[in-house]
Amino acid sequence: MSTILIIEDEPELVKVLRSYLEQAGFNVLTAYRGDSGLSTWEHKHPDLVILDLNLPGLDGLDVAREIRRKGNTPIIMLTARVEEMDQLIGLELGADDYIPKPFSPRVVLARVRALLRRSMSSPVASQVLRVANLEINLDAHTVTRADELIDLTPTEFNLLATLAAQPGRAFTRLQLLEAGLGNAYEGYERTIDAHIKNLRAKIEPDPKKPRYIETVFGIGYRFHKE
Amino acid sequence: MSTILIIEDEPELVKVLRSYLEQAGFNVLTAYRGDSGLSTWEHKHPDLVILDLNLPGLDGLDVAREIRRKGNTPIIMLTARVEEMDQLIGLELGADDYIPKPFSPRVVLARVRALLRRSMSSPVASQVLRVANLEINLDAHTVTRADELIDLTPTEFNLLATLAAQPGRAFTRLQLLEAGLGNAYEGYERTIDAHIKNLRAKIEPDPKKPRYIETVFGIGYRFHKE
DNA sequence: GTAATAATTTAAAAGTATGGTAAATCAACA
DNA sequence: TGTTGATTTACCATACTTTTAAATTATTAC
Repeated sequence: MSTILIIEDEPELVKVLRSYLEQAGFNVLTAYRGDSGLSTWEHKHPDLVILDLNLPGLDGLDVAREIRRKGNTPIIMLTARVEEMDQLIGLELGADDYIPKPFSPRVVLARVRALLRRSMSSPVASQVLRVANLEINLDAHTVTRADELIDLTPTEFNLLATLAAQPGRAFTRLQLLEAGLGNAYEGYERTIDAHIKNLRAKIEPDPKKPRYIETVFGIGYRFHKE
Repeated sequence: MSTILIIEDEPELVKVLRSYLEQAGFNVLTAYRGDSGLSTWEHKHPDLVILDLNLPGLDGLDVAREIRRKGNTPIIMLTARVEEMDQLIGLELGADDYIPKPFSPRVVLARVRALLRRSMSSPVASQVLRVANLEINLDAHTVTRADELIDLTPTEFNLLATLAAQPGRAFTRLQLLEAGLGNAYEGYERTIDAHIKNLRAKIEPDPKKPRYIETVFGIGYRFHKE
């Protein structure tokens, strides 16, 4: 089931849209401010965003830009008038569709479905972990920090993916051996230490003072949470 | 500059749309019947199709299905009424957007731009991939570097197209066997290595130090990003 | 503060994956 | 059917990764 985030400050409108979308079987998240909407987007990874242009906190344009910079969630932009919409389209700001107010909820639903169908069928329906400023793409087997591709060995990648999938959770070396290397019950636990060291050298700004991969003395390691 | 094919039997409407789109800098092709529209599509490879639902010759639904079967050109469907549109959307017939009549040409232009922007940035929609200074034409099955035509075998071409469609993404040999050769789960993974070697010999300035096709040790290969 | 224990670093050995050469097989076409 | 070019396979040298072990440094608990 798809999740849709509505970022809109008019409560009455949100109410109508929400009920219409939920009726149609969607999961609905809401935010009434641009900044909080962006934060919700970052934490919940909705499948689509319905975004009002005029928002308190952070302007809709800026929210759209930020979402585009960090990801490619489809965006439907709600605009006050048709003329406004035309201007926006000139701006190339990256929303995927525009709906001028006033609109019927049915139109919104139709566009949502059309957009989702397209983005779902796209080949890059990727499983992406975003933690700290790291982006870990499980399909593409890539890790990027600030758009820089970081080269990891298969083992390093597996370890990072395991740890980052559950930030804050401590893993024992045995668990990491199993999850990351697939060979529990054999081999030397300290092997993990060596890999962690190499990983840190590649992803930590200062490997001597790790920020992402923390040591849990007597247990193992964990990925830093928030 | 993008080319747009309008398949619509009402001459007055075509006239208005054409002038509006041409004003906006698009190339416009037209057809007044479903069957001739389809044939135009096949020969001219437009970047987007605006398609009326009710057409003489061949119904708009069938035209859309046929275009979807043979390609993935974005389609905007024009429908007589809002209710009709809602029904259609339920049909999942594969149009990318729907506009109910009556509509303002401005709305059409806005949707055309929105759709084109998306399909341009999407890796599969475009028939021509441009990465680095390579140009990969999926229709013509040709690859050129700095206007030099490079001769590739079918397998080499498929591999290159697969890799280049998503720069930065790592593909396993199995994925490449499937995507590029169409025969997963049989045959020897190392076959890919041989093809990659041959490919590199043809497209890399210095095959010993590949710039385009990078190896991802332990995984497979990826096309260089940026 | 010190002893005991754990983590990190280093370096080298052991293990795997890849690249290049070349030969065998296969497919298309005259 | 013979010829050509494409594809697949085999093999070995090389490059890269993983594991191990030992030395060093840090942390904990008394």
